[in-house]
Amino acid sequence: MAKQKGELKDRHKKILDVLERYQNTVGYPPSIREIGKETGITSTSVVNYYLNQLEDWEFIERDRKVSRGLRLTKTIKSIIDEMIQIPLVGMIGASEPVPVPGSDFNYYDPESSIDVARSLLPKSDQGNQLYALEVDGDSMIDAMVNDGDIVIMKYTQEARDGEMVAVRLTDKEETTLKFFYRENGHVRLQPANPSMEPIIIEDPSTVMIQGKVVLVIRQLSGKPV
Amino acid sequence: MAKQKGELKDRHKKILDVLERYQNTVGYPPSIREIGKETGITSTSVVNYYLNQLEDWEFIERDRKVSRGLRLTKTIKSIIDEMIQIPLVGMIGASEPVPVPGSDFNYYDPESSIDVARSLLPKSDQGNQLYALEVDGDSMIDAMVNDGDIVIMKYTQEARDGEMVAVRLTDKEETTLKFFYRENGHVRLQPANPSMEPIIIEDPSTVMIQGKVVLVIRQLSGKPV
DNA sequence: CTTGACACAGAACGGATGTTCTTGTAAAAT
DNA sequence: ATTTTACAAGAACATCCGTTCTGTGTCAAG
Repeated sequence: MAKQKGELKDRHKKILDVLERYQNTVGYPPSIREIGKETGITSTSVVNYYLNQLEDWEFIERDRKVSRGLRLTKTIKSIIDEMIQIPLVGMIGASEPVPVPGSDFNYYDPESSIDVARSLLPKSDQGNQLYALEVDGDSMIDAMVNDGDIVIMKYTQEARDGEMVAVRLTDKEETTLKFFYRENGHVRLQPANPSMEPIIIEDPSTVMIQGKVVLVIRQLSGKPV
Repeated sequence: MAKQKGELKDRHKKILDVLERYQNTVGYPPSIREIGKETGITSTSVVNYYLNQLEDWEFIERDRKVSRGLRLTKTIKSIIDEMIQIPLVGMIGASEPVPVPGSDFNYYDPESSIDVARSLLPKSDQGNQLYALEVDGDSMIDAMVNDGDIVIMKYTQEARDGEMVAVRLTDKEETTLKFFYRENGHVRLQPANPSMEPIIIEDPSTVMIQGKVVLVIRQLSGKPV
């Protein structure tokens, strides 16, 4: 879902982006040197190097010895269309507050981003208010979220009953993920783990909602559980 | 509707066809030499010669000095999609029978063909059963069809009431265009010109339907009426 | 008949473009 | 410490490819 085999790095993405933009705007594929100019790579051999990798991974097809003889694999082209890229802006843990992305982030600029299929997200959440956080530590286990998980958040300061939100309890200096319910004057924070007891907050003003959890991603790359 | 400025000849069409096919199948535009190979033109300068014309007429756009730097004009691309090419297989007159096209005609092979916008044809008639005839002589004036007009025919041997068909009266050795009606045992052939009297054929077996008229095209190129 | 426009072919030129080779750096592995 | 691997840059090379020039043949106009 997120990263690809052999790590799809920033330059690979830039190149794929250039390929698609060039084809759609100019009408024919770019040359190696033009790709270099667009992506900031000064050497033709380096562009060639990445193109070879992209070809190995079947992101593109190349006709060797042919000028501009390269094209996006159809499936990849559609995958790109179906993908939404979400910037990974930082960590979330028990103690630190939740970081919020700057309004101006470049599509390919962030040092790291998460690719998510649009179909995984509710349509109403597909705006650009999304950002991703990596979970640091075990403090979220009662929310069924492990250390290392990625949570996709939507920025909001309000929550409807039943939504999972990142809340900060100002009097406890603590940030957690909980299901949110507002009940006759107080707030109930319900852990995702049903075996755990809810927390009742008598004073709603001590509850700061820092975002709504849209998706949780756990990448199991063969590492022990 | 039919021909373009400066006469869009066979080679122009072939080249446009190659351009579109190449882009859709290979994924990038062809080179001049590849166009030559596809179209049977042996000289690069000749291909260049036609490409320049197509550029003048705004059928394509070219980026000079750039390999494969050519593309179909968007509008033209859509025009091609919206066009149907109908082979002009011969003449129709009073005396001769109506020629019928061979089943195998090549898209660009016929020495002449008529371009017709799909929107002008009923959807049900857009199959490949269509062919065009040029009207020879004044024998069709009672069908409001002049000498030199082009009639688009759909091959059929049966007709429904009210359709305009090409009929051959076997006992008169005569081919005409008439509206066709079948009425209690006999056939009524109604001229398009309302001031003319219908022809009643008592013996339907003498009426041979040779095709149904789908469209009549009259090209007024400034010549006197 | 001559002329000129047009269609066509072939060759030669030069710039554009993909490929490859050498060199270098830094991090990871041994 | 040494080797290996991944990444990067630049230059040199070999084609690919568009352009242009010369020449030929046809056909209609003058």
